[in-house]
Amino acid sequence: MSSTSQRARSGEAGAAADTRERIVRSASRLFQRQGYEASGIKLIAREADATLGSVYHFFPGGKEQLAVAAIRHGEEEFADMLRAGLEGDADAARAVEAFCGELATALRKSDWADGCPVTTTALETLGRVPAIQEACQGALRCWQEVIADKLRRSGFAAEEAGELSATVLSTLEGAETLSQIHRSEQPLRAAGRHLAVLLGAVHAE
Amino acid sequence: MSSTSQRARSGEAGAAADTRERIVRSASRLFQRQGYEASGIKLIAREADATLGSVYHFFPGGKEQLAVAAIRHGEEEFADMLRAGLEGDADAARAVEAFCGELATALRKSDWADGCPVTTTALETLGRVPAIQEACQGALRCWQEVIADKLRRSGFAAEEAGELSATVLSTLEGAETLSQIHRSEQPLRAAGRHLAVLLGAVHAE
DNA sequence: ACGCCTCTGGAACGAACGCTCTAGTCAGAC
DNA sequence: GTCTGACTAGAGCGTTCGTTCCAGAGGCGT
Repeated sequence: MSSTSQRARSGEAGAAADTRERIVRSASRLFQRQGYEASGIKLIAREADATLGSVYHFFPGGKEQLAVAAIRHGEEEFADMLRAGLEGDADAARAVEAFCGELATALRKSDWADGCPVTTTALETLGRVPAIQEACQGALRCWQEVIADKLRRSGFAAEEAGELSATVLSTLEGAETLSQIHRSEQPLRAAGRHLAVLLGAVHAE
Repeated sequence: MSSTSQRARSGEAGAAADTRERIVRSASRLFQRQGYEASGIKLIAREADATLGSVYHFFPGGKEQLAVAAIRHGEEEFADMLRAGLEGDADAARAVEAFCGELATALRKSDWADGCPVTTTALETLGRVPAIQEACQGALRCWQEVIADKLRRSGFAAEEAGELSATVLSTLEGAETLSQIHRSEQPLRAAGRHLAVLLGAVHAE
């Protein structure tokens, strides 16, 4: 993962690697908040306290390569949040509902700005930038697998868990978008309740 | 260009209105496919067989005003599709599932390009262009009301229909996005099946 | 016939875009 | 010391952006 050997120094903790990560984090946050096209590389660099030279040093592939890195960063960040959130309750239905509540609270706290870290970029570049689309596919697959794993450990059959996890993720994504646009926790809260009902109904079969 | 004399030939009353509508349709389709920021006004005009002068004549408020008109156009278009699709079956659960199938087929036929006509633009401009955000809120509210109406006519209590319609729309939006990114009908098909289960479970209570 | 008004066509503007380029700084290897 | 390679800094490239502006074209009331 680390690029070279110059981070062996521990005192200042790899200034270069640190710059790279600041750039990725800045890009990820800007893409999440206002999308790919509206986030200029110069702005990304400024927000990361870096310069254009640094950006193109670490990402010679330009904005596209930076976007792929940013998507992957968002993938891991949200996967961690998802795993942690679903651990709270042994019952999958209650865990999913609780996670919707967490998502709603976090979204409101960011003034409805920090939604899904990949959806906006994914929709903007669909069918036009294959590398970005593949990164987004990977992120969604990762999150879906986290959900499917929780469902399986909660007693769902493997095949059923695979299909249900797709719908759970779809509903989470859609409800998050609706909550952002309406500036209201209601869509996410309703989604949580109804996903719990759905999981309960399927489980009872 | 033969466009100089086409008006004299047709002699129809709405020649100007026709240009305006071509511009709106072109804008709506481009915003739907590649978002607000990536769709330049010059490209919109070209695709509509219009000129910059025409665009700024009909939309002196510039790109923002054009976007609002495009969103409203998409709102009506999708509302019609939703109403027609839900009419197919008296039972709301089966109607919703069938509509998911229609959506999936249409999406595949467009090579996964023609998704929700407002989501991309909405996410890109969230919190930065109030007029566009309000138009998007209006579109979502309209579609949700179409769904809620179907649920009420299908025997759901008014309050329940209001909440359920939010989740149905969330799931539709999210599943459409997932289908586009994965280039697969599967997320939409699964969403349809599970929404039918959910509506059945709530109805049985 | 005339002027009036709506609508069209496109040149031009400043700003911002992604990106390239070169000069410079700095740490460690020799 | 000198060299080397990784990293920083930012001026500047060509292009495209949204927008403005104005000179016409066409239909219409008079």
